[in-house]
Amino acid sequence: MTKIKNMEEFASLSGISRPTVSKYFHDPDSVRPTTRARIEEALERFDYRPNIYAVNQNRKLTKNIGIVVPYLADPFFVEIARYLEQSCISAGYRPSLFSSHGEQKLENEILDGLQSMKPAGVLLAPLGRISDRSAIEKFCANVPTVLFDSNLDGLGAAFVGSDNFSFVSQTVEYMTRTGEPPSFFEMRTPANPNANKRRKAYVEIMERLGFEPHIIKVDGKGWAFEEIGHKGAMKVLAERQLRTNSVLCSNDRLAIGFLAACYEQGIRVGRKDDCTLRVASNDGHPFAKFTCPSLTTAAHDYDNVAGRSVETLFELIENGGKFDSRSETLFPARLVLRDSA
Amino acid sequence: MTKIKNMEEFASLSGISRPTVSKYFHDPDSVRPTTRARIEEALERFDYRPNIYAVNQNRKLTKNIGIVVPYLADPFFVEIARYLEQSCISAGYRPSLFSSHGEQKLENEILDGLQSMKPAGVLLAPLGRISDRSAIEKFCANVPTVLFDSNLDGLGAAFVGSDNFSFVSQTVEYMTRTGEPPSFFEMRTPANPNANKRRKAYVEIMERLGFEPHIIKVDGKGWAFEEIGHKGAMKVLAERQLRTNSVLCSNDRLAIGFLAACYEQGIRVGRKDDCTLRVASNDGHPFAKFTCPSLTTAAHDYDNVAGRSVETLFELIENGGKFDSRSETLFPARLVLRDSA
DNA sequence: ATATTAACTTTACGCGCGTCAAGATTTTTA
DNA sequence: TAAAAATCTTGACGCGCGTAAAGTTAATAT
Repeated sequence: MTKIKNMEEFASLSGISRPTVSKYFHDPDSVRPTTRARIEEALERFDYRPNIYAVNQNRKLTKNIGIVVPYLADPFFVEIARYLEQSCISAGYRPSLFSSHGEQKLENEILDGLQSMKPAGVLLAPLGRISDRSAIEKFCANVPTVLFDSNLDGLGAAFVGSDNFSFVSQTVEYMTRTGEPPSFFEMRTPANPNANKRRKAYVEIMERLGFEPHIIKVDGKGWAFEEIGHKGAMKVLAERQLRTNSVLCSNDRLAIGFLAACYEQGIRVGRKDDCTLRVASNDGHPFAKFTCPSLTTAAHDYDNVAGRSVETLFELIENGGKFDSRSETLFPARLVLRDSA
Repeated sequence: MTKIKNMEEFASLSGISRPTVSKYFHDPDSVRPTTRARIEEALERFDYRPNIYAVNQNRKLTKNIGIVVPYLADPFFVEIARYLEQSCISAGYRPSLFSSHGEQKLENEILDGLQSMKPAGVLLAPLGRISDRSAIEKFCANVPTVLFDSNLDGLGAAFVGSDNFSFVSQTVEYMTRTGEPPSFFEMRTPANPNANKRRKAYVEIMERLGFEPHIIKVDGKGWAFEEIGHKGAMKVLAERQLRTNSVLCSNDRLAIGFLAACYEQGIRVGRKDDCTLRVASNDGHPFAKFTCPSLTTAAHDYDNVAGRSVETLFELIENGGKFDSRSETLFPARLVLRDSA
């Protein structure tokens, strides 16, 4: 098996002209079945593939797709990313995964590097509050971008995410119906815009149900939500800030910290008779099944959010990178009942 | 601010010849300070950067570095990956992160795609037992590769990882000294070669200490370790397979499942008087702090493993992609005492 | 000041592939 | 079976940049 230098050499070895071979690699169906067979036969005998750099050099757009998430240490984003990657590959694209790791500087650098990759499109889950809005705006002007998970008003050609109202309405309604109305446990300055929408939804639903909203804000910044939830919960429990036996955490990672604190304080969480507290949450974190007790949570519709995101991006790409109007697609949550509430 | 097409145009705008500008981008220190200043001045006025595809087309090797991990949903690998990425960027490389998601097919595809990227080097944490050894061997013959975390005998130019013996000796010794000798809880067919080394270390240390090793193997395949640990623990607890009040889990993710099962069964875990079981583990998983109870574990020396991995890769690259002999660097674990044992 | 060296400019070629035009060949249609 | 259509081959140019050679200018050494 000889090493093949370039398409010229491969073409002559396969007995097909180079322009036709080039055409084949661009779209195997664009050549006659017989010639396709001859090329693929040669492809099996020799180990050749086009130089991706030469291929992409002249193309206005490549077959690359960028996937950017704010924080890969959160398994939620890994799940989504995995699905997105797979979908891109199936559609013949080359996905590249990036994590902003919670830092604005990194998010900007990633977008910067992405631009020079001339990607066909980008799936971006922005950091949110701490995103550099103008940087993202500039990026979106140059690259077909679909935002997901976290919406930034007006940015990107479209947004696909979850309906935060649906999360909170289900959890609050459930907790209230089967027990007492929950307090809302969240970070004082949430990194993610979804958090704000969840708080607003909580207030609205509580009022609608005739209860007084009770929001507990805990300090802490960054993306170490478990730690923040844990510390905050220790304080909340010590100072007896809870008004009822119910708590709704803004997200699962906070809840993981909250439950750890409860355990340490000897507070039994759940709906059994010997329990003094019920804790529910939002997101459907992969680990929520293994907390103690297992966590009742309103789960993202992962599959639909991820699926619709890529679909939208593909439409966007086929549409030349522009939509007439910016669409926002929201999927409702699925309430997962476990032991914690 | 005009859009600049190519280096030619940028060169004339900056008043420097194109070859010199090219030299500058290759290494800013290779040009005279005065010309460097003029170029960088122009760089601020105009928004130009070399076309990465044209740049890489002729280069035998690019400035790309591939980082491949077996399973990104495990925050352990995310932590490492983050460190590796940062180190590569600091050294002027462009890292690309890939996850095999526990699948051999994907690992092969990733390596396949990586080859056509002509990377300067690759940091590979292989799947382990289910890796396609011949595929990786072939890959390593073409690309300078440093293996980390999971060793495959003889593959790659070097290996950097953790000393599994050190993990288990510390946990077993600690548990035995402060209580009863532990049983060893693991998967029947572990995906990762580290698991086998840990089992062997357990047997050796137990015998050295004069105790009879007791290994509990639980069924389950894939990378859903928490689920497997949970199911396995339920069975173990129901059938009272434990001989002492001590369990050492092969890794933290199994332990997370084990602790969840204990909680459900009402078994109090820890070293307090009212506890009937002690559970320890290995890895230093980021979530180990938030299990109930918090998990005593022998932690990877993340920083050193990651740091040494990139250092080794850089040496390898500077050395032309080949080492005289394959080195294996192992870092000892750090015992983290928490509440579970 | 002159010789030496370092850095720069100009000119030009090559990389591997996309793509176009013109002509030859094959396949399809009537 | 001939004409029309589709596909192929041949030949050639261009993309943006790396890089080499030869000559020029600037910095450093003597």
